[in-house]
Amino acid sequence: MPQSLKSPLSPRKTPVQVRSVASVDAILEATIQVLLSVGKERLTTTRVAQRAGVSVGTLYQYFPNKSALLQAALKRHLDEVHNIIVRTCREQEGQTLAQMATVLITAFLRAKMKDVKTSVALYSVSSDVDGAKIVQQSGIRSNKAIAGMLASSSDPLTTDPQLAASMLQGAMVGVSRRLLESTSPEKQFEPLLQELIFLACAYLKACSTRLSV
Amino acid sequence: MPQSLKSPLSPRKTPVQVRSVASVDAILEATIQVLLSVGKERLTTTRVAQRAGVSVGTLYQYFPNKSALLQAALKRHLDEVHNIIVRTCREQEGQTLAQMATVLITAFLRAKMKDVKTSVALYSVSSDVDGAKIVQQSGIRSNKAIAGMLASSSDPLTTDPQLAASMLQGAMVGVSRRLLESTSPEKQFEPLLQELIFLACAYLKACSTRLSV
DNA sequence: TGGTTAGATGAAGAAAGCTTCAGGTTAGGA
DNA sequence: TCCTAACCTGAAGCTTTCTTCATCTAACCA
Repeated sequence: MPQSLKSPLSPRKTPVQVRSVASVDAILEATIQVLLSVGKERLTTTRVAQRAGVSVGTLYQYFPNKSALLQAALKRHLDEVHNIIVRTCREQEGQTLAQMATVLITAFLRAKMKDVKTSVALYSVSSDVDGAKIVQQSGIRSNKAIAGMLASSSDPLTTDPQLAASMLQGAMVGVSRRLLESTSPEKQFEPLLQELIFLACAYLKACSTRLSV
Repeated sequence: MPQSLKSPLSPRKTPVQVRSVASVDAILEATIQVLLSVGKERLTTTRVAQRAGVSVGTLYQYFPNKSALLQAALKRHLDEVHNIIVRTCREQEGQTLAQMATVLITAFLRAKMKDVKTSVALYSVSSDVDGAKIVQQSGIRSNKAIAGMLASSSDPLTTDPQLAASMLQGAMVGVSRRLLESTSPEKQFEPLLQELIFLACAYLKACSTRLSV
């Protein structure tokens, strides 16, 4: 009974040895690299494997197909950004709304700017059917974190925290996308950052004085 | 000299007769339809032609390749939205900032909601290399229109109109994307619309009182 | 009505990429 | 040291889709 424990339809392995973990990581990195250099249209599994320094076969040992590969790369990036948001939100609990907005927006835009090209490259993945779902779920999780932070503020907030969080997210994501896709993100960064903070503060202030006097 | 005037490398025709105009239109419509039903990944030129009720050959008579077809469909949609923005901006010249924000945002979100699925379907096209450029250019044109409107306001605006316009656009696009990709856009529409207007008004008001007292 | 151009057709060539699998290599435990 | 399982390899099958072009039809004009 040699191949006893193998289930008939589980062709994809989970890395257990060190080298295989390294392979998976290299493949994911290479995916971004290829996305950057030739774009999603001309990204092929062979090319990714080449760039990763492994063979196609190895790639297919860990990713069932091309789509799953792209999704994994996207998920990885979004998780990083999400973690930054969560960490930032935790640190700001109990603060003023203005303080929250300033720190959150700064952290978010910085994270996106850290590797502009990666973010931009992944936009093409995020627009596919499955990619959109991943983005959406990540957005929902972040929304909860932001709403939780807002609710903990020392200022009174007369608006539904989730709604307010949606507004902040919408503005952040919208402006950051404008920034990333502009011709010179570096030059536009500071003014847009400052103005976005200004916008958020104005909004949150209005939120906290909406019904109270 | 039968084929005298034909330049050697101009295989694509421009519609001159009525039926061909109809064909081009049907093809463009069909492109959206196919995008909707099977997604960009499985969109094929043959499928589009079928849906349009013409043959593939006809399609290739007006679009040099698949990419150009998708771009044309995207451009068409963005132009519609842009025209709405421009028209709205013209109509609001000289008004108060709050009035401008209310009308502009309402018009924009309504336009996007008019056919939610089309907008969403085109996101996948807008993320391709060439699609991004088209989106960017459309955004720049809209930015000018909005900035012009803001500059004409009866209220004082102590902020660079283009910067303020970028903020509004960022927030509008960001929130609308959240809306369109949410699980039930119809239900979220009203609250998000109202809150977005509230945000914009708060921001613009702050802009007009920033340096003056 | 006849000639000329615009428009339409769709089978088939050609290219390209995804994915598999049979066989070789490496690592780690007994 | 030896054996087994994990891991890696990459040529090639298979499918899919883009795009062309030789041919046919419809519209317009003299």
